[in-house]
Amino acid sequence: MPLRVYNTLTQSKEDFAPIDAPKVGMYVCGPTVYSASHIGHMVGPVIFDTVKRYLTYLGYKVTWVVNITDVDDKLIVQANKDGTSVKDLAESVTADYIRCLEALNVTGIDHMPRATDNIGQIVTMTEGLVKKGYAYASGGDVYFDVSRDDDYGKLSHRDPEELKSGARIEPSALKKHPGDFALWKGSKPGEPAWESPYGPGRPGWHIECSAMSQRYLGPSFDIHGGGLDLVFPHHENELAQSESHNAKPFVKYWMHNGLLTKNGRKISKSDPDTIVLMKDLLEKFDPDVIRGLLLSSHYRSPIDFGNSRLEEIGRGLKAFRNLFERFARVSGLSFYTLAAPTKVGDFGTDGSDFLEQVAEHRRVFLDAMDDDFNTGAALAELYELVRTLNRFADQHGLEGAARPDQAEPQALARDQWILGMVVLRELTLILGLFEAPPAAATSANDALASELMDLILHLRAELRKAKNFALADQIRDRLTALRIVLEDRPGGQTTWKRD
RNA sequence: GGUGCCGUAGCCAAGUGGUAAGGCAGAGGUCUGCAAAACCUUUAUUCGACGGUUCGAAUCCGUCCGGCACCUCCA
Repeated sequence: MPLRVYNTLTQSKEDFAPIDAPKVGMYVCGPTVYSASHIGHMVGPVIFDTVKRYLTYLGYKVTWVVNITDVDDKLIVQANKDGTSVKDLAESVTADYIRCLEALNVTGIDHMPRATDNIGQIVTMTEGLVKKGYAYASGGDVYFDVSRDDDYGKLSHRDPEELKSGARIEPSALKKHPGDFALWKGSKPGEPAWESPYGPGRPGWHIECSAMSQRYLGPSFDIHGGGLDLVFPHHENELAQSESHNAKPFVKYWMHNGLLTKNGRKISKSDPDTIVLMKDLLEKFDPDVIRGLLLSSHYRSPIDFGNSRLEEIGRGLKAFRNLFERFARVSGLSFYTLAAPTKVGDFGTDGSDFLEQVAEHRRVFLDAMDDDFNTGAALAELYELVRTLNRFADQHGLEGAARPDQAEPQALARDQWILGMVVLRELTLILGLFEAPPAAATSANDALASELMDLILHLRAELRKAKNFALADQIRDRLTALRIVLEDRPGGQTTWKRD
């Protein structure tokens, strides 16, 4: 099944065929860095990181660009409020943003250009648009003239004439048409400013993306992503600028992710109650759980966000972590260092029913990803794969004490099981989940704790041997209260971990 | 007013013509000294409502009801 992608421009799913395969250029709008990252800022990065992972898995060579808007009216206002400079504010917020991306295992970004590092390209593009008659200078500003662009509105499926009647667009005596938007804004004294043929000023909001995407990906590229709220006006205007300037198609596939809501309300800067800071979230939750929530439904759907949702996802994902621990007990190997294929290929089942089932789960997973990156369905199939793996381990007693007389058949089953685990590794890596052990300590964090636990477990084993279950259970209960979970396994072994 | 999206079990959610994935929560069971983990069984005759098309509809069409987003800064 070929990969199909929903394109906002055509409002339909299309077969994915890059302009210059195997190369794929992908640009996703990043944040305006004037306040700390909240969960909403992470949706796009996590989704497009997963998109890049899957495209790479399919053999494409993806170049992914995320811009940082580090000059803007909001930064100026906030910096003044904080008594700091726009530059310092931008740097500290950008650092916070990058920390959050790393925490959520967003590893695929190749370039993160800052608007202020690209003023030259922005001015050049503005000049070009003026020369071609698509833009005009007015009172120190430069505006894009939407009436000169005959297909303006094609992305958001709007009629520019409707914009005139809608009184919600900022009216300005400087603009010819209410839909016209600034490419360049003349600066007031004390504001950050760069020289231009139109006087000192700073870029408008949309032009930086046109300039930077062109710099890194060329005038035409494959995927442009962002939140659904950016379709209009931001992406519409980017498209208008770039195509007017370059006289070439700008973007082949426009992908827009759904927005997060909290208790039914959109998470938005203008609604402070809805803001959930990443800083707070990362203190309370395993990053894989946060990533898991964002991938648990289709990327174009809205996700209603609440702590209870994260807890629910966390309880579900525990099954994976438990299986990885079981894997370590059975094989002595760490799931997190397991070498798995990084490119799609055939999976040989060698006539084994079990491996046949594994292959089927893998196929369903990949089909789901091929269908416009249906991570919700793909993740669901992973649960099925986990069940299949656990069932096989149960049936073949892989955890039972090894009996010399059945060493051979058990070794074969164990090898097949490991092959199944490799497939699970292969697929979780596509989603960017469980790449590393949980960040929070699940075992002893120092030698003393480790020795004390050994001691406690040893004494408890003696109590159980002596059938003193009351005391043995008391030890287990008291440890549970300390968030240390004991699991007595067949064969007399007891394992422990922090919850 | 214009443009788009959504309504599937107690909750979350996949499914766009062939007879309802998966997760959480709940119930019963296997294993266990008891737990935990794991596994098994079970929980929607039905997909907002009503019509229509079809051999067949959650899926297509129409109408209505309810919710949301964008049109203003937002990921």
